[in-house]
Amino acid sequence: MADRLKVIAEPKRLLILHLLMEGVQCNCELGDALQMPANLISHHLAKLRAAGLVDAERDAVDSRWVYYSVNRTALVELNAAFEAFFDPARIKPRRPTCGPQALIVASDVVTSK
Amino acid sequence: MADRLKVIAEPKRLLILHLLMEGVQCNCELGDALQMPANLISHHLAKLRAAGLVDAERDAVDSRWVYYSVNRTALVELNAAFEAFFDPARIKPRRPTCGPQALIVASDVVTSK
DNA sequence: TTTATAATTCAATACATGTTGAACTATTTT
DNA sequence: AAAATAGTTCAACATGTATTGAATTATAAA
Repeated sequence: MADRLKVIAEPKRLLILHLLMEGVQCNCELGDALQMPANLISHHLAKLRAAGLVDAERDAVDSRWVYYSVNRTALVELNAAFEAFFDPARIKPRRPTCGPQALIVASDVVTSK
Repeated sequence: MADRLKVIAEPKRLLILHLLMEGVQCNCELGDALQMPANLISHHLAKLRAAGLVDAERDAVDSRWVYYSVNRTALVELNAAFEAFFDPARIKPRRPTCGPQALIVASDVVTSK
């Protein structure tokens, strides 16, 4: 979970992901939009690909060009995992096991209040 | 968005958040559970508090003790923001503006296909 | 009043990683 | 065959931040 979050917790990568969702695709276009050198885009795209969030596909006519796209399945899975972990309903009430509160609770048990 | 994600993208902080959701509360208890020194726990808790995800409250009887808890409102808001940004429905179809594909699309427009 | 406790703050270090520039690969064009 | 293009890979550097240990604060107990 932390690994996946780290990948998307980087500002530039978030922007790249955003642009990919908007339909932007190739390295050069991302570079123009984000004012970043191509090699840096490559670096971030590699991380996004390693995380399975982004797919790459070469052009059928001119294979020098690579088109990137967001992996919809991975995004769905990410959403599910995030929602499961950060679900507010998971918050349990206080369970004092140390400090003065723990003693009070313990005495309640003893006196059967 | 990236700032908030960075805070929760740290493994130890994720664990702390998890334990807080389970009802664990004070620094010492977290330290025992995670095998970490108290000052490090403090450091991570400070980041979580700065992000508004965690609240702190001193014991009424013995104010040396501090009880931490997850801010439910912040968690709800975080969930909403995450879902909005990473919503798979946001993924738009390809919009080729460079590369051979762009030329093909352009010629389609010209020939009114 | 002295000692112990819970927690924080501070300075220094270690480590991870984003950034930079150059070299490199593969393909297409001239 | 040579030059150009899209993209990647590599090594060095810069930066942020988690970690460590010691010092500090504030309160409670002896």
